[in-house]
Amino acid sequence: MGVTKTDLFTEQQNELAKVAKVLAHPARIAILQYLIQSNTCINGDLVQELGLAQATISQHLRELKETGIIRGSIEGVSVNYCIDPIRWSEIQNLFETLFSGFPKITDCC
Amino acid sequence: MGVTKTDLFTEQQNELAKVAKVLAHPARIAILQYLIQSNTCINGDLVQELGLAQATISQHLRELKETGIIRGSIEGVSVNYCIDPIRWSEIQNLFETLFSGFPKITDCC
DNA sequence: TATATACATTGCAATATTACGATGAATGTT
DNA sequence: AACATTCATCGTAATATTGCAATGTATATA
Repeated sequence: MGVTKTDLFTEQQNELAKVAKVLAHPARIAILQYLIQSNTCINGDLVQELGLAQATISQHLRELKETGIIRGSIEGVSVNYCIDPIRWSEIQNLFETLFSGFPKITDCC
Repeated sequence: MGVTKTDLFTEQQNELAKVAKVLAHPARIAILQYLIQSNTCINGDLVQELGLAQATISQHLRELKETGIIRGSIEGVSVNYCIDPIRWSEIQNLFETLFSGFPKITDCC
């Protein structure tokens, strides 16, 4: 099938999975890291930086935008993309909640 | 194509993306949460718990195992799966490094 | 107005993922 | 030995993802 049965899972599980899927590509990780480092940027920079075609990068940016991780504001001909701080810490919390659920000390098996 | 150009990115970026991909399915999130909660379990439980076919769950378990997040030890007829604490905190660190790179205070744009 | 620049969108080909029935392998039970 | 139970693997169908050329759109500049 290739289609996920989301109705079997909780909203939190589906949400976390969806966010993880957006992070599940090195180009999107690279874009985020570049945004973090430069604190603002435009698509043109990324084509130079990443070595992927402009269309491909635009598509990755759209996915990041759709999850709300980044926002783009038109600046004349180019677009300034930057990380949404609210959404960023929201997502950070999602992962932290998952990871901190497991007590580091225990070793079963 | 459908094939990721991993050679364009750093090893860290590819690794993080790969781990994120494993977390990018609600069934695998649910499996991990169930493992965290019960601290040990077998496949049979999960079929009841998740409502997916046994073959499907076995496949998800394999993906989790391949990334090293969980380990399975044969226990007679059944298999005890549990989270690998070392790998777990390794992955936790990967995400923490990504998230903490962004200073919460700044708001650009 | 004509042209250049910076993205976004569309359409397509190649590959990956999801789900499951059927079957196989291993262990336990009668 | 015959059967049941538990899980893994194989094969397959449906859908999703990745990447890019081509094209579209909007703004700026000559």
